[in-house]
Amino acid sequence: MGRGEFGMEKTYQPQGMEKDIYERWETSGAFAPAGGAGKPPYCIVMPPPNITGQLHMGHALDATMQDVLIRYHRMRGDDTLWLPGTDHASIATENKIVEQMRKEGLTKAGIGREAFLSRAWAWKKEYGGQITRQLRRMGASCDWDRERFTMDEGCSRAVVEVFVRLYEKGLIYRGERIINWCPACKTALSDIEVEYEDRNDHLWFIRYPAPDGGDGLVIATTRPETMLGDTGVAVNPNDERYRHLVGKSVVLPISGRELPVVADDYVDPAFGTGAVKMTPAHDPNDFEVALRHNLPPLRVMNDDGTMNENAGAEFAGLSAKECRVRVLKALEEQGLLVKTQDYAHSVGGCSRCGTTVEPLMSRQWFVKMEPLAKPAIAAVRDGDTRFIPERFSKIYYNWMEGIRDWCISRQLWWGHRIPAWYCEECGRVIVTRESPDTCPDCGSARLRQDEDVLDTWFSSALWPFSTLGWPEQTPDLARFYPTSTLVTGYDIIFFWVARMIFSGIEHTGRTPFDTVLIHGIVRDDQGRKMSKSLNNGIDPLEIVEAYGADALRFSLLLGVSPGADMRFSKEKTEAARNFANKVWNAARFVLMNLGEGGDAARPGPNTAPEKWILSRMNRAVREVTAHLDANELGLAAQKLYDFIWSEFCDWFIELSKGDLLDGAPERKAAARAALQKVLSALLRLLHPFMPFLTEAIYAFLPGNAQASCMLSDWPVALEADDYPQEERQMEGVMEIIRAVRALRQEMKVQPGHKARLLLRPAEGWADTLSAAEPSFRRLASVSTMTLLAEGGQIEEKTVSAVTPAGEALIPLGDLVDLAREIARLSAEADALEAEIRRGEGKLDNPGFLAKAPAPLVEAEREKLARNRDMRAALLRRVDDLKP
RNA sequence: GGUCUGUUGGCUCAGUUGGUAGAGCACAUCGUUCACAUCGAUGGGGUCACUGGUUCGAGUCCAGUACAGACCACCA
Repeated sequence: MGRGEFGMEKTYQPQGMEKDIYERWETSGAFAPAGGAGKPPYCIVMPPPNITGQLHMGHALDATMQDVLIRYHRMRGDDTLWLPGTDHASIATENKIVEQMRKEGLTKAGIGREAFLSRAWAWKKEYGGQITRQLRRMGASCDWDRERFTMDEGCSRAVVEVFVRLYEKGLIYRGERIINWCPACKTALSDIEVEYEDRNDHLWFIRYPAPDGGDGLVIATTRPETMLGDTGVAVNPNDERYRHLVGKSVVLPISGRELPVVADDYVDPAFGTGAVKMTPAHDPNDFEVALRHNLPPLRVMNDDGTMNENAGAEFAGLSAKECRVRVLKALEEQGLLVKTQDYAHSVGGCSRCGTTVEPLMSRQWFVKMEPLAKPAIAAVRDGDTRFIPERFSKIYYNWMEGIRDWCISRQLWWGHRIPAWYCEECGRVIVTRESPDTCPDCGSARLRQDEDVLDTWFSSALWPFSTLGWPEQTPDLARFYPTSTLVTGYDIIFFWVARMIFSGIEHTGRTPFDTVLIHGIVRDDQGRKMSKSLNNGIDPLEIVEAYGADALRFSLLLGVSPGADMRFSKEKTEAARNFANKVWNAARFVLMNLGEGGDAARPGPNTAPEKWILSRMNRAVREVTAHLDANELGLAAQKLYDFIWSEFCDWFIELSKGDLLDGAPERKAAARAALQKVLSALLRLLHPFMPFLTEAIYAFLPGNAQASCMLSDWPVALEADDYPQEERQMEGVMEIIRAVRALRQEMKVQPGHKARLLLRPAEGWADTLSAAEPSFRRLASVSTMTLLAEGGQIEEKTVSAVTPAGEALIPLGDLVDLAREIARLSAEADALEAEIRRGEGKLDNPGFLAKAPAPLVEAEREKLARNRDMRAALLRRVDDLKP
């Protein structure tokens, strides 16, 4: 074993080599697109992780899937770019910094905007690189020279450009609308940043008397405190109960304000009392109704969620919760609280901090969605962008079709500041690419820029083209846009994917990617979502430390199915680690057996096992390639796992040992050649999935010291290496081997004992079985093999098994329990009998003969004939054994 | 209220043009010889939730039912 000292440890030790390998890749510049005019481009832009964050399992899955696709396409020779970057994550980062400051006793207002922003940039500098370092640990082969940040100069320019263009087209406007307001973050939120949760609450019935002291009517509400902002009451126009009140007024308790009663279809007579208080400044539906009936909005709440003066002196300054208690108490005292009823409904919370969101009227910037949504829907419908799995396009349509205008202004500091200025003299709004010096209307220099920043998703929406240089017509943009595949989770289809699609179409005229590959959420081993509150998160880096990056990658990949959630478990990772070790050791075996420097002359395969493994390899190449082309990464991984472990290791390596250890030189050379050929191909196939392991092994292959597996060619299946006949032959031989092993085990034959094997070949199998003698010796613990002639009798006591390739008999003398053997063989025959009846049933069915494909019918016939032969053989054996 | 997904061996899950069910883990028995005990061999274990339908043939297609889950919309 001359190569025993060539550096391969007995077990694979990823910890030692991953860093070195990654550094070599990165410094070699091989992550960059290789160029080549004739090569098709393949590009993925990475969903940018937030700079607030640590890498979590979701990122790990996302990055692994992308890396598999990228490495695969790179090996195929495509001009491949994986463009990485990070997201400034406006509100999330700002909250973190505020929290950090709070610990130091500082506040935003205290230090001011500029100081705050410099802290934010310092944060970015410190933590922004953390996650990209972690991605490197995962083996992500992105082009770090092209790394971008949503707030870098280029991306910021794209944001301003888009804002100005949309404003000039009338697709961005500023207006007073009901928006979702987070009293804790003190900013507006978009509709999808609100998460609804069911809560057990109450429905309060409150009497609004008539001005003359009459009964008036009773309304039902879940939010009594907002009644202080009521400016009307609505009933259904067809509701007889209230017809007499429409056009009249009722008195708002506590304040004494008179409220007009209006009739509107919005009101459901069957709910509550059929009368609804109208609070236009604090409820989106009321706001709409109020518009129709000219009811003025009245804000009774401050931005921090406390009541303001409009609520009345006695309530001003109270929190909404306190105010509710006081209002109810007052109503009760006045005898106007008619009843209280339990009521379950859902309440919106801020997706960032969980605080209950207040819908309130506020002046904000909006994107007009309808004109943008239309072509974006068409693009998916026309197949310009394809969702995998397909069903997510329906979710996308539903959302896009019902979409409302997008509130994009945020009362935050960390983000892209809105490029709008207000003239303090004449009030003119100026939206422009460059900071203006004077007002174009009145010439005043007293201009004030809008204080607000944009929703963080506004810049994310531009990511596929802003990162490639847009609005400049850069070579990268021309080469790689539209990008090829977007890999992301279903949880951000609305936040991100949909917005990228309409933005891409609007600003570049093209949908930003051909394919959206959707994956699910990585859950814990009990199927729960990983979350901070449950503290069940698993840190991918810890897994990398313990098991290696490849094991983590492979465990995430094995069994991923597009769009489906998956569980993460240590057991799965261990299985993947074991697989890595298996590959390592298989390689070690092959390499130890290759002559020094490899074989100059590579004899072709000539034994059945050699042809068999090459043919099986070909199948694996075709299947893995097809799965990858179909974005079925889980199936590709599974195929590799099975081929490498169950075929190459379990069978071929074992079969090759005979020739390697004591074969003639030319036999030895052929075995080595086959081993090397298969190893080389499987390493390349496996590389996208387990890049470190395969790269480490690849360097040990003869002549490969300077070569890189990452840059090697993707294997191609050559028809010359298809050996269907040898595949069938080997399958027959393998079945006999399995049968002999089973017999031995059942008969409790001593493991060390080599048994004689008598074979009665099935028709046409004599030569194959004869040639397979070395295989039987090695894998079935056979001492000598004898082929029995037709009708040849055996005098000895034997146990036997019948397989499609023939009958295997093992003389075991007194070990044989005749009665048991007869029982066993009879049971086998009965099982076959059932099979035979099924085959006959099928072949007797005229419909099957007429309509099933001919090859299938033929296969069924052959199977039936074989089963009949086998059953006959079994029955003969039983007869022989009977005294 | 609407839409979607899942229900396959003890557990976790694959199963892509419909052709007699697979893996990993777990379990049982055996195995320390020269790739690997992070291993090998052998074995047990499934009416593919239920009911109908289409078909020569259904885990796979259609309809319905039950249970579980997700998303969207929310009538105060």
